[in-house]
Amino acid sequence: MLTERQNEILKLIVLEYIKLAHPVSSNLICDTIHCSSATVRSEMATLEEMGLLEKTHTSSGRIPSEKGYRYYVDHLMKAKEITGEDMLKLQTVFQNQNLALSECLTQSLELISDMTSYTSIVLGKKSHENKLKEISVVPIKDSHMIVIVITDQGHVEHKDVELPNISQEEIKKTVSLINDLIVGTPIDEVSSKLEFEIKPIISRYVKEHELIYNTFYNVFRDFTNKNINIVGKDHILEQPEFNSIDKVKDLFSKIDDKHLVDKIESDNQNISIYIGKENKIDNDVTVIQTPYKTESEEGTIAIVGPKRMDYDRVVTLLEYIKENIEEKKEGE
Amino acid sequence: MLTERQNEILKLIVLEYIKLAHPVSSNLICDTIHCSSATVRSEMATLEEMGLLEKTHTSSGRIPSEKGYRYYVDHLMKAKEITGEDMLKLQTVFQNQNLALSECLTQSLELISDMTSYTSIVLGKKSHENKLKEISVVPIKDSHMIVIVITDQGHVEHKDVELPNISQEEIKKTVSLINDLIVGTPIDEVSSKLEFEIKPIISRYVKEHELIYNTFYNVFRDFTNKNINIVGKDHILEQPEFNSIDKVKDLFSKIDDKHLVDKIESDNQNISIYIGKENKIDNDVTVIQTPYKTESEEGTIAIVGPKRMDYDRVVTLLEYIKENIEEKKEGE
DNA sequence: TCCTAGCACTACTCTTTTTCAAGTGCTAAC
DNA sequence: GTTAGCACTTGAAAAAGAGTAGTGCTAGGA
Repeated sequence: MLTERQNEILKLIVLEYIKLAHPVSSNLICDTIHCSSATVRSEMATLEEMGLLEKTHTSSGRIPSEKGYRYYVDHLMKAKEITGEDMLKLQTVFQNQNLALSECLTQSLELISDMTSYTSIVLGKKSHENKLKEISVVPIKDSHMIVIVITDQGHVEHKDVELPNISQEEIKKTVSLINDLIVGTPIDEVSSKLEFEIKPIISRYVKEHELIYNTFYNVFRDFTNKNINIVGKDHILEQPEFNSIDKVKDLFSKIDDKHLVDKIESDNQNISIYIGKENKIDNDVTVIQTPYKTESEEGTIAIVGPKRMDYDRVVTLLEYIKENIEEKKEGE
Repeated sequence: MLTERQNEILKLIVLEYIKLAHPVSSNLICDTIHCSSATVRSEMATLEEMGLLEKTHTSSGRIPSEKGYRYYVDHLMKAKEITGEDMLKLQTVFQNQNLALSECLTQSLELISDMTSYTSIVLGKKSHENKLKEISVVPIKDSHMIVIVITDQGHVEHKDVELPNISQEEIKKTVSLINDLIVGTPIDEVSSKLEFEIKPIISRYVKEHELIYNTFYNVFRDFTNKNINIVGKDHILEQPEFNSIDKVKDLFSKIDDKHLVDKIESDNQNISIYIGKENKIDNDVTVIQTPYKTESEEGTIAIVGPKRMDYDRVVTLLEYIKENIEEKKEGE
């Protein structure tokens, strides 16, 4: 366990380094601590021995180690109120009644990215609570038509399909079958229901059932997929720790990685913080993330920034967003 | 007018510089020209005097000036066949019958961006030939509902709206009015028709007409907007001319500029090439662009890369894409 | 026992110097 | 007109030097 003063010093170093991105010297903080720089130095040395601080070279100031950040986050950071300025900006998004929920989410994260210069990632997934409300097919020209799928939570998706040499009649039959038999089914169960309830029927009554079945199967398969939204990636260029093209390229490619989805699975219901090696994206970043869940959608919001990240602010912002997103639907 | 040999030398320098990104020395090309380096040097000197070549410093090799590139493009470049490899990759996209046209376009440009490491921009606009086919409103919960707009060319857009304290009855009235009166109208004239034909009627028969009218007005206003799609921006990081964070940041911000749309208006019906100062985006890039037009959409495709760009290849690729995009619809 | 002033020492950053090689321009001869 | 030869220029990379921010350690004082 650390002494009161050691806590204080560690905290100051973390905060100062977050602000200035330069190693913190004993001189800089001895005033605040009310003792001499020599005293601070010896405390720093013990903190370094414990693995909470690091030096960039023998005679440099100290920077927090990953363990140091972790200690800060676990013991020294306390919940803060969101600042008036931050709140004001976000409110304009949440109070806009015309905005759909997903729009709200994207826009507020865009704001956060702009405000903090970190990158935001929204991993969304249609909730299990989305049930199929209606599908309709609009013929456009020749064999070209559009399938529109609507869920009871208000998700709409449409897809262009080509169904050459198939009569409108056959398609209508299938559509009304689907509307009669699987409306009300949770959206991620539709595919299997389609297979076991619709396929047998149309294969008896509908010509070219193979083609028609496959088409609808594809439409629903795409619908249930997870979607991922990356916002403010370019702000990485503003972070001093990513001051070389190669580092930027490397991080960009990690963020655009197809498997990014798997790398930000949340393991609990609250905000979690993954510092450096603790996260699966990149050793040089910190990921702060939280799951969210609304009536129509659930997913994860993640903020990616340098380890020298403004932990307090990001946590407060995420809390604020999570709260507002989850309340919005109920509110109206 | 240049001599045959001067043409040859200029061409070699352009091609060599495009390939290697290093100033080209007299030694490098004297073999191909079948004369001594000294001869080449004196030719280079005259080409420089004419403003077609430049030096980065007194004793460096030559690089093409903007005028040099321009001369190359106008006089030395000849139409090439698309290479088998390039074509093979693109074919997989165009031959996928399930892909909608806009999907096709995006995917093929993604391919091109990956293949060339340049950035692609698609500026699309719903064509005048898009006529309103049908709108429908799906109520979701309480005051939350979804408006779906479909054109006869198969464009679908949907929008979440909140219409608090309005009866379904009133909304249905408005929708059927719209469907009766303005179906068949070109999509970009819908807004004005809405104002002059629908507004007067609903203001007499519908309660809360103000709110309802505004809602639909917004839906259509957003529908007619141009849309812009930027693909492969990150490849800029691979270009040696953008080897500093500041340069990248600068170009990124120019590409993400809200007014980018206005900067790539095409002035003729074919492929045009804007080198350096000739384009409105950035003095250090070249923009190769072409308008395209299909039944349902028209717009511009632009490729943005360093001035040291593989002109031949990009032109061939763009030609191939334009052709295939414009043919695709008719084909099936 | 804890704190602090003082001082030697270290390693980074910034600037200057040196070295090296790649290329040019010019000249004189073919 | 072409070319070999050579002096000259310049940048890029390595080496050397000056300056400085900051440390660790020691010894004396509360």
